[in-house]
This record gives sequence, C-alpha cells and structure tokens, in this order.
Amino acid sequence: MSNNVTFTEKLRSSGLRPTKQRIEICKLLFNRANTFHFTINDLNKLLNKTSEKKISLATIYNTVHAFKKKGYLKEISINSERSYFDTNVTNHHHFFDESNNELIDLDNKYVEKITISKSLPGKKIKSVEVLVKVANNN
Amino acid sequence: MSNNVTFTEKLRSSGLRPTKQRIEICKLLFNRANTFHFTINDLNKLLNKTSEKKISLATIYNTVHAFKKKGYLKEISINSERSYFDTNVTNHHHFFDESNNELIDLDNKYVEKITISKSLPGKKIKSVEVLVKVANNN
DNA sequence: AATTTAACTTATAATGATTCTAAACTAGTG
DNA sequence: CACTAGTTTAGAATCATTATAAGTTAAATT
Ligand SMILES: [Mn+2]
Ligand SMILES: [Mn+2]
Ligand SMILES: [Zn+2]
Ligand SMILES: [Zn+2]
Repeated sequence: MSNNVTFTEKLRSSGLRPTKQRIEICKLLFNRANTFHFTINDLNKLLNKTSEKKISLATIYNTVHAFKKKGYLKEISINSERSYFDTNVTNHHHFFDESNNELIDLDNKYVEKITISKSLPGKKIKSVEVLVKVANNN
Repeated sequence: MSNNVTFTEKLRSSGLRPTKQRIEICKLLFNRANTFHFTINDLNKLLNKTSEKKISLATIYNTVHAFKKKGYLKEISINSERSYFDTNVTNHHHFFDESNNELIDLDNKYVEKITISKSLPGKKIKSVEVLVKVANNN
C-alpha cells in the first residue's frame, strides 16, 4: 500500500469498503518507510492529531481487527500491559526495549539460522520467532 | 521448593507469611516434576477441586503477583487472550501449541546458540527467547 | 439519477478480567 | 496474653474491549 488510490483499490479488492475512516487509517499506518508498531491507544491519539474529523474509538477497534483479519496487520504480545499491532505481517524477530516499551523489528538477516533439535509428535511448526529484551545501559 | 515445611521456610525467608492459602497454592504449583504453565483461571479452577476451603479469587491474584514479584513465577505473554504464568523462572524457550493453547518448555539444550549480528546503541540485552508456534498436523 | 441494500460508523451500554477497598482475621513478637 | 503488621476476603470500582442498534454511506440495481 502506498497512496490513496492504491488504498482504495486494496481495500475494495479484499472486500472492505474504502470509507474515509479506513483510508485515513491506512495513510497513517502504511504510508511509511519503516514498519510501524503501535497500540490501539497510540493509534487513537495519532488520529486525534492527524485527522480532520474525529474517528470514533469503536471504528478504530473495528478497523484494526478488520485489517488484522485480512492480513494487513499482525498482533504481537510482549507483556500483559499492552498489546501491539505490527504493519510487518511476516514471521520476524523483535527487540523489545523495556526502557520505553518500544518494539523494534529485528530483521531475519541479523539472526543466524535457528536450529531446534526437538519436535513435538503430531505437531507442525507454524513460526519461529525470537524476542530480545533490552534496556538502557546502567 | 518441595514439601510443606520447605514452603513455610521459603516463604518466611522471602518476607511472606506462610498462610495456609499460600502453602496450598505452593503445593499445587511447585510439588511437580515438571514446569507448570497456567493462567489465573486455570489455577482458580484447580484450587476449587483440590482445596478444602475455598480460596478467594482476590487471594489468588494477590498470591500469584506476590510470587512473581519474589521471583518464584514468571509471566509469559503469548497472545492477547490469555496471560500465562510459569514456574520456570529462568530465561528459556517455548513451544506454543495453538491447537489447545498449551505452553511447553523448550529446553535451551535443544536450541542451537542464537547469534544476533545487530545491536542497539546504549542498550544492553536482558534476554533472548524463542517462541515456536505449532499446531496439529493436517 | 433515483432506489434499494448491505456495509459501515458511531454514541452509548454492556461485559468481564483485574484491581481496589476496607473490614475481619491471623501470624509472629515479646 | 496482648499487640502489630500482614493477609484474606466479599464486594465495589475500574477500564479496556466488545456489543447494540440507530443513523449514514458505498455501491449495486433499476
Ligand atoms: Mn483484540
Ligand atoms: Mn497481572
Ligand atoms: Zn515487527
Ligand atoms: Zn516455561
């Protein structure tokens, strides 16, 4: 996703009507160079600044869940206080900075192949992800 | 921790009074051969079966948080639906079985050393943990 | 272009897990 | 036994999230 017309097409192609609320949210989430990690609360505050007319909190929840369901967002659980959403929907690794509660992508190319010499009978692996918790020095 | 007397001593030594509720919960959590992964709801249901007199839900919350604070339990976030607690408080890896929402320890010896060729300036690493999501075959 | 329909947005209410409160109880101290 | 600080508890409060249902809008149909 990159510009408004593309957002409109993208939404329509996945069976979601391109409402002005959804396009507004798309611009905010996907018009970015880098991955964006956010909580519902972050998004709500951002939209209050950015957006002309207020988007109701119910719509923000609806939209984020609709986007997650369509595969445009991924939910990441790091701690019980906050739930994060991620515009990078691939399987990937993260740093979590405990000093400021910030999630940061850790590209697969920086993590040497992970070899696991144990398997669970009758189960297949869906994903293997690393979480590196960090904090400020001293 | 292993038997009642030990629980009493252990609790006392960490500044927690060995009440019958706490010892009851200790027995349930720590008198086990293997690590135990549970939600507050799991624990509540288990205590209803096991325990003679009912332990109030507030006490279960209080106790789990007290044990976490003292370092006898670790909280694990896997998804936004449930928060798990873990009697294995070391840094370690997990399988998460999406077919039945079960958390399973993945011992460090089964995971080849994880090498990360990226660091964040001014930040130090607190933990590196792998989460392997699995599900039933076919 | 007007009509019709289903999808969507929204304010507001409901829900439910967790936390708080404050009164009764208990472990530990002497 | 008497005292104190810590603990348990039922019930109330909180708050993030979800549900409701009435109004609005996109888009298909005529
Ligand atoms: Mn959610
Ligand atoms: Mn908690
Ligand atoms: Zn990410
Ligand atoms: Zn574990």
